[in-house]
Amino acid sequence: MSKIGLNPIGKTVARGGGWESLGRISRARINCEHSLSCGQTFSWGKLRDGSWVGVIGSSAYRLIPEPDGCRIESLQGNRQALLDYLSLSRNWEQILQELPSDPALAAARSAGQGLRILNQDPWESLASFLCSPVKPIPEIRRITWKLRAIWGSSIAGGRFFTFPTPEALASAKQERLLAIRLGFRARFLQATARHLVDDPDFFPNLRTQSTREARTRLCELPGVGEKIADCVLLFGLGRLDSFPIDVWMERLLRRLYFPERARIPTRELAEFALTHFGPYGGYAQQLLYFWYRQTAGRSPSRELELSPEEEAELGF
DNA sequence: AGCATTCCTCACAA
DNA sequence: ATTGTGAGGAATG
Repeated sequence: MSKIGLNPIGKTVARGGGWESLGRISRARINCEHSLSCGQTFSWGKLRDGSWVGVIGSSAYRLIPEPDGCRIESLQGNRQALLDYLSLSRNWEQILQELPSDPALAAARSAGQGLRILNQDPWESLASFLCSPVKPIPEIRRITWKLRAIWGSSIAGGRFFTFPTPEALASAKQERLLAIRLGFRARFLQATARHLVDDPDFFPNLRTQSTREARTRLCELPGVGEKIADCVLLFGLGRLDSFPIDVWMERLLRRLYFPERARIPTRELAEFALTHFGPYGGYAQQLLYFWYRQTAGRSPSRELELSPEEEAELGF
């Protein structure tokens, strides 16, 4: 890329809106495609050229696949923040060794090589998953990006936006939330945002609590049940011992782990998952979810492709 | 035995 | 592709 000048903090900027190069990441450390399309985040979109764009905090990043890894570019970002987000310092090999070996998980492990659980912001995870009930992934992605564009703030004066604060969503006009097709989710999202405005220590307090305790607190929020609570624990609070069960995971567990017992109650499935997969069960859940959707004919990464109009709007 | 309470499951709406 | 609610039935004390 060619340099055209210096931005206010003295870094070189590139043609095409100020994207700055931040080096590269090797394939051995993470498979970005797997990690961004396994259902844990809605903050990333795939461009036609195969690269991924997304926002972390108040910076935008672009990950451009190369044969043995990917190249990083950013708008107002820094390399370390991205590496922290990608959770590269966790010992994933060790975690894999702690997981049980059963045929389904073995298949999932080989399909999901390099998949990593990201370190996402808990509020962003919570708000995003409150948008998710009975919506397909592409639509959840579009809705959360609209939340950003309407109630977030612009990054570098461009078309990428921070995730809106609880305050911003708490004071949003219900009518505008409904206009982005949130439906019944609007009321829960806003009510939960208001809880967090009233209790700013909510997430800091959860960090010191046990997973079970934190789960109970999360389930007290309007619109948050066990599934969403588990997603926030796993994706936003790094609790690898939580195991979210949605309709896909329920089908998978029934078909692959209890093929002979059609009438096993959902509650027993959840208990089984916790004990069978153990303290890193959440990682097993992501591997299984990613693999099962693939084998069920979904293409997780294709579901996150941006439309040509969206790409144009972002300047690509 | 009858009764109150709790727990679970299912169906349905948003 | 989730939660909240209420009806109805089984288990508990």
